[in-house]
Amino acid sequence: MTQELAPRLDPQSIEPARYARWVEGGHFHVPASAVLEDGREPYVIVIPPPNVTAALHMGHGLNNTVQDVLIRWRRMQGRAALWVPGTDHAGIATQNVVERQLAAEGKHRDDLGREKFVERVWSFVGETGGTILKQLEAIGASCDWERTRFTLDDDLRTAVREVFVRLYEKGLIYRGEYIINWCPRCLTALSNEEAEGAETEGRLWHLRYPLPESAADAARAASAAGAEAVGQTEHGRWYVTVSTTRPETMLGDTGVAVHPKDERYAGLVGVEVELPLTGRSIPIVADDVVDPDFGSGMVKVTPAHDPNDFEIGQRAGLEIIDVMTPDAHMGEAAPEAFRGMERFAARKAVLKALEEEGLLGGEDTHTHSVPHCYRCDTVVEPRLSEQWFVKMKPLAEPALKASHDGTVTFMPRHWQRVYEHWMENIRDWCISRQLWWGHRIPVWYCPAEHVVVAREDPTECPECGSTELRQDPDVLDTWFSSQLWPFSVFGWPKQTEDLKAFYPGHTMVTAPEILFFWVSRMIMMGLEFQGEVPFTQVYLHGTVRDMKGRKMSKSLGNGIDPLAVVEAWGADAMRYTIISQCAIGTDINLDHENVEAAFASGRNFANKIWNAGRFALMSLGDAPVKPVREVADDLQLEDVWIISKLQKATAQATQDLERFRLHEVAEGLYHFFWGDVCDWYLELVKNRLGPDADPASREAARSTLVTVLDRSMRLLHPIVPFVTAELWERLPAAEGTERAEDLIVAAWPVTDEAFVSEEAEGLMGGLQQLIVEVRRLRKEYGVPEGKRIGVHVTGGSEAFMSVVGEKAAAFEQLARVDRIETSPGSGVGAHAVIGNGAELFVPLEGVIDVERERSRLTDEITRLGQLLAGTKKKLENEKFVSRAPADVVQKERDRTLQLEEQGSKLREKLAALEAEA
RNA sequence: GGGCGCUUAGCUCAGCCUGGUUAGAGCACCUGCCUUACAAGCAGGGGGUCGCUGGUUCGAGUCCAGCAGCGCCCA
Repeated sequence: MTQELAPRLDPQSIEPARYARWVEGGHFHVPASAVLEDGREPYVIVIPPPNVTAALHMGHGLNNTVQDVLIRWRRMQGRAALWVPGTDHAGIATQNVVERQLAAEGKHRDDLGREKFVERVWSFVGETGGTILKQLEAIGASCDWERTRFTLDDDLRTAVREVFVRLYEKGLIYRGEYIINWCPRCLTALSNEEAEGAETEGRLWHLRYPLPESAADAARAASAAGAEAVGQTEHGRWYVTVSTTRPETMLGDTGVAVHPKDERYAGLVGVEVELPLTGRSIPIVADDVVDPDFGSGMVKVTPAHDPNDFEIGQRAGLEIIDVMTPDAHMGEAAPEAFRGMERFAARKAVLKALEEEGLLGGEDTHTHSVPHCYRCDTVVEPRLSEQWFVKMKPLAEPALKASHDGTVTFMPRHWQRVYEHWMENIRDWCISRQLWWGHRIPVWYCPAEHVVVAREDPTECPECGSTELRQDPDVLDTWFSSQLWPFSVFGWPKQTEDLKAFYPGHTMVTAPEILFFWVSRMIMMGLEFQGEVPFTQVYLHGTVRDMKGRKMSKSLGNGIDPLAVVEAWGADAMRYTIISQCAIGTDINLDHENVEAAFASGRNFANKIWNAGRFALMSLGDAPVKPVREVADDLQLEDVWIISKLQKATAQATQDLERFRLHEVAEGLYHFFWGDVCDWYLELVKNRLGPDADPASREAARSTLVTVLDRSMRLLHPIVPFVTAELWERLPAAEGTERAEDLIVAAWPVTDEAFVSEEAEGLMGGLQQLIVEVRRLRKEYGVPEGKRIGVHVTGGSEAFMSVVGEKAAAFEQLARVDRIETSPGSGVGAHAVIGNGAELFVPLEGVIDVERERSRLTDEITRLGQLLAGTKKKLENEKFVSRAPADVVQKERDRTLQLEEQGSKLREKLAALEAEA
């Protein structure tokens, strides 16, 4: 006898043990030989590597559950399904964490020096790093843990160097002095993607730069020509007005620019204006990028502090004056009065000084996007700096083509355009970071400033032979290494067996905000170095938010800890809840204030599965179970019906998985299992499983039940792996069927059209309607739950009437009826007519309220009448009949007949009722 | 400024790609049940002029255009 199961699912008692068994069984591991020798078709996902210091949050929960669902499904389909896990060294984030630790000890990284500091980071990573990977186990992630990689592993270092050197040799990596995004707190350059714009209600200040006396005539003429920027002080001094959101940068202005075709200012080009507060004079220059229609059409030019200005400066040959220090204080090049001031203090001071000189022309409110460091949220300072860059355009071209020609597809599809837009407007990528934690740039300089770029650390300068080499102090952007992930995890640049077997991969599952950070770059790198895209499907899921639609975050305190959810209700509950909300392109909202309610649907469903299994195990007994084909002749309507429904559920789930419609997979299986299997099938077969049942019928029911549960567990397994595996293992297998070692490697069900029976579905549907109708009438007239009543069913088709007769026992139990008669009843009672025309009469003498019955029937007749009017209107429309497809017209005709029959029968009932009254 | 998306039940969202069932789900709500798998359950119920206006079509929640409101991305 099967060991007794608890009436309530206790996830903690099954999940960790089951997970351990999967690992021990080697079910997550896929060797290259599975593909290269056994010839299995691979299915590969590389994890978007989380930060090594990260702790699992709901976003990871979603991301990894999705990946696990896909991997488990493909594994069951027999693919060599490989999911490669690992972490990213997260340069800035990790360095920040360790720096904060040091600060708490009153130390700075400079106190330790580079070597000691890096050692300290390694030891920190060694202690706490990779926690997130352990946490993934709790949610059931079936990663190949034998392949765990870290972006700073030796092999991956080799890959990074190889890529750097090759790109450099190809002229795609260069060093240069340009305006970059600088984080004054992290003290490093950032890429454009790492400087996140935040819409800010700021100010636009108007600054006045006096013109020399000699330009007075030109100024007057310009003013007369409508030059808005030109004005005159109360002392009669002419000036030009420029506008800025960052007044402190004016100290570094080296020019003022207008559009060359802007005739208003034509006479002023070449004139030197006085730059207030500095004692310097700067020229007015003409440049195409100036928008004559924006503001006054005249702009200040600060080449050292603004990318556009830098370019204007380059073209016009303007001087470059950097007035700030790396930590965004005013520096040596700033006038003494401001030197040492923090940038925002300097802003105030500059405005005050200008005001005092009568050179502040007012201010407007101005909403604009202010870039912030994506790691520490400090306002980013555009700053002139010498850095290493990747020339992106040549790399983007094939990546763009791969999207155009459909080699790579995006889900949801609209992200394709976002990707293409980014590729089309790609800008060079600043890859050097002024950090200590990361991949050191493989570039050395000798005293003669010869540049050595090498795969192996060089010992002497190949040009001059100097042995006094110093390596570039900077490290590479973390994303420079993560972009290689889809092939570096397989040992590239060595042409390994793994690489042969598992590259290219198939699906990248990530969040849209990561699209540029790595999806795009992975595609570029894959094409550049392997000649093939790293994956062909990019599935972008939504963001996990709270009920107010806010992104979950530590600072808002609105996060939900996935591990707490797992602890309380199990990984299955968490997974189902998330997946059932994972509709394409939509965010997932979870109530952090009522976590139990947020995950109730998953918890309830997992428990439902558990109990259905529990019931089956208790009812099936230990006797051998025959395969369905051996009991084919004894199958009853509900058996044929549920097997038919199973075929459809299988087809639907498979199709939905193929299309990443995960929420539909979850919803579809939920309804099949809870609705069809539990609410109807199990209830219908209860009688047949008992000791008093007819043996042939019992065997048919047992076979069907085992088959249906077996397939259901398989279908549900990718979403709720634990409870399904636990039950499946205990479930008896039909005699002579081969059984996999564990559900995780059991075959994914395949639809067999031969088992689809529209006839059974139709008859069963009628029976269901009849039962629901009886229940409804009972409630309507307040018949107590315990009271058995008699019913009369008449007027159905011959086939249906015989089903009613055969299924009397089940009918009686489900509708709490003690007699079913197929002759018309008489007396006072309630009437109904179901869709297939069968009539139901429930004698309710003494209970029935005639008035109520009359109005109930009238309402129903009205409702049917409205529907009938709709179908008739269509059929009377000649154009509908002639132009709509024949099957649609036929369907409408059938429906009309059905509604007419239903309606007329009900009208008869009503008439009879009124005659009696 | 450019681009994209959203608006369907009290709440959160499916359904739209590919036009044709009586527009669905979860949660919440109301009523009755501890019916021997499950009260994390069972049974029944209420609740929607599918943002607005127009167009295409035999037919529009679904396709197109405009408008309004909300949100996101890029400059």
